[in-house]
Amino acid sequence: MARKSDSLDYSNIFEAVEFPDAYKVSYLANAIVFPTYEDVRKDFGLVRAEYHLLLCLAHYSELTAQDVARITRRPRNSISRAVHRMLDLGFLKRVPDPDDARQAKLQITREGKIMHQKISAYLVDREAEIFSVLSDTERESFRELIRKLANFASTLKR
Amino acid sequence: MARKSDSLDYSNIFEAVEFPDAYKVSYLANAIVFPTYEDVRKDFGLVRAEYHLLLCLAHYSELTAQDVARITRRPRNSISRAVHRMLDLGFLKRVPDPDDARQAKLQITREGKIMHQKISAYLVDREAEIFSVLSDTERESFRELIRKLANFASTLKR
DNA sequence: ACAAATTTGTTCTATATGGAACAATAATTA
DNA sequence: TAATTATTGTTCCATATAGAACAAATTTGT
Repeated sequence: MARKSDSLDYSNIFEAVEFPDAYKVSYLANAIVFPTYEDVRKDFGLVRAEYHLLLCLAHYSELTAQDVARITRRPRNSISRAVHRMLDLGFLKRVPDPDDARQAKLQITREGKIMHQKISAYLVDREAEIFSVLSDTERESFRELIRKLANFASTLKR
Repeated sequence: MARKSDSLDYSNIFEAVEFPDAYKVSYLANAIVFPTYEDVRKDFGLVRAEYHLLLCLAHYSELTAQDVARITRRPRNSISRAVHRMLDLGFLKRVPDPDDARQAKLQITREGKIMHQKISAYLVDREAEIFSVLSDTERESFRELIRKLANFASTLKR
């Protein structure tokens, strides 16, 4: 028998909704980004903030917890919690800042780098899968446009 | 004094990361979509699943809870919870399906429509703000590309 | 120099969220 | 028809998450 999920075209809402572009960005995030965090949690045992720490510190050699919060736009307490777990797991090291006793500099360890590479490889594959529907020129266009949008978003107050 | 947040260019990570396009989609979602849900919650008192119910039923006259879960890619229990609250709030009505005792058809009420219009107006403004950085032709390109991506995402298994 | 304001990192708390299991019903298969 | 399988909506439970408040350190402004 034909199931309802076969007969009803659920993607009609994409065009019907009053804010179609924002809705689709949201949908794409819900369909792809969030499940990706979930996969990372299941496969690697790291929650979003923990993975964000690896990501940031793989590309900046030294950051404070606050830096990471700003880069990823996540609340400081989430990062704080994640820092402790990542220290325990041996993926990060922390050295107090001699010039400012409030903060500490974070660095990624060798083990952290290895974990980062594993997760990155997974996400690179995932990215390729997602964007496989676009042609090369479309992909290039999208790259330009999403760059503009992301850069703009990064200027917005929190 | 120059604050660190002024001196450090946090957007460098956009180009450094191994999966730059997926990362920026994720960033855009984190920077814009998620705070939007939060605004809707604060300003209108509805959580994501509740607002999703209004959205779906404003555009499809009759849906089951399962339909809404499929359209929005959210777990059924979240929708179930939301349905009860929306019934209490008078934004939805529910009639048992005479042909299938397992399910019930949901409809939006007049009050629900009014609430939907208020939220939509807010989100339309938000969309305009987000995409104001793009020119008209860029906006049109982005519309095409995100449509392709969202349609593709809608075909992915859950 | 001193008071006020800001910043960092933290803990506490409340809540939104999703997975798992479940009963009731319907559909499929033998 | 009988038995197995699938589907719907629900409750229970565990957890990720964000807001608020806080102490300590630093910076700002008078």
